[in-house]
Amino acid sequence: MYICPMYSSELIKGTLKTIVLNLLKEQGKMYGYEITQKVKELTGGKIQITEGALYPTLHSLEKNGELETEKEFMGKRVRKYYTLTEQGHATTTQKVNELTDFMKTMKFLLDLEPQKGNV
Amino acid sequence: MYICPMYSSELIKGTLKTIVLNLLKEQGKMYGYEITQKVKELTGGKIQITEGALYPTLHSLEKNGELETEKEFMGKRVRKYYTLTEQGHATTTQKVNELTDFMKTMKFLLDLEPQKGNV
DNA sequence: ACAAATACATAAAATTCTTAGGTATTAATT
DNA sequence: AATTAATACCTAAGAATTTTATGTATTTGT
Repeated sequence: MYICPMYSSELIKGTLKTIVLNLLKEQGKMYGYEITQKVKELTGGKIQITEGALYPTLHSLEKNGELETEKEFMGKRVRKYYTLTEQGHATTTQKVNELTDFMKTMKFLLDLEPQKGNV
Repeated sequence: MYICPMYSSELIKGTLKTIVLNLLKEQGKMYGYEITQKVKELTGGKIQITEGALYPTLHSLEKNGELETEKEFMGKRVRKYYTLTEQGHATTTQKVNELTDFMKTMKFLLDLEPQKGNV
């Protein structure tokens, strides 16, 4: 059984949007920092989203109409909560389906001939 | 059942090296154009590796000692065959294991149940 | 003869992420 | 009480990788 401390960054590329969208669909409403912590927690630290990657992605998704925001103040500290728009829900479904399909294809590609000492 | 004609390009990002390395491990020896056709064939056209992406990747893998080449002439046309080095074999095993693990983690992330009754 | 497929290659532009900062508030530790 | 760590937002330069757009040349199919 292969154990990986953290995935090489290139693997995360291309799945960040899908991860964020799906998480928002599951949790309903989240703020940026919460997303990084939740993903880290759910994956046992194997996927750690950096803020430098997350915030531009969130802004891009909002600009594109997939997300909308509302600010909440906890004392003096502000939190910017993100929720899926109707369009965002549709996009999420599509992207999750696509990724699921892609992973099936990849599994097929990788399983063509079994690796030695690996299951 | 979701049917996808071709995956959005962002999904391929980060898996290209692994796909190429694993294919070379299975097939033993291949040339660039053959790789693009084989992947297209095996995935029913869902993954189409462009030559602009493939050749720089092959050159990079060779430069890094994962692959070695030999030229073969079919008449006047040249084919550049790539094979895994010993190091390339090790890298392939590691990368395939990592990707397999990553997909397991992604499947877990995507299969989490929504908090509210939205589907 | 011409078009399509085979087979290599590179380079500008676009995209996306990493790295490296910056600001400020709140909680925990010394 | 002072310092550090954690929370919470943000941006920008640079790196890495891919797309798009070419280019050259040979071989096959019509």
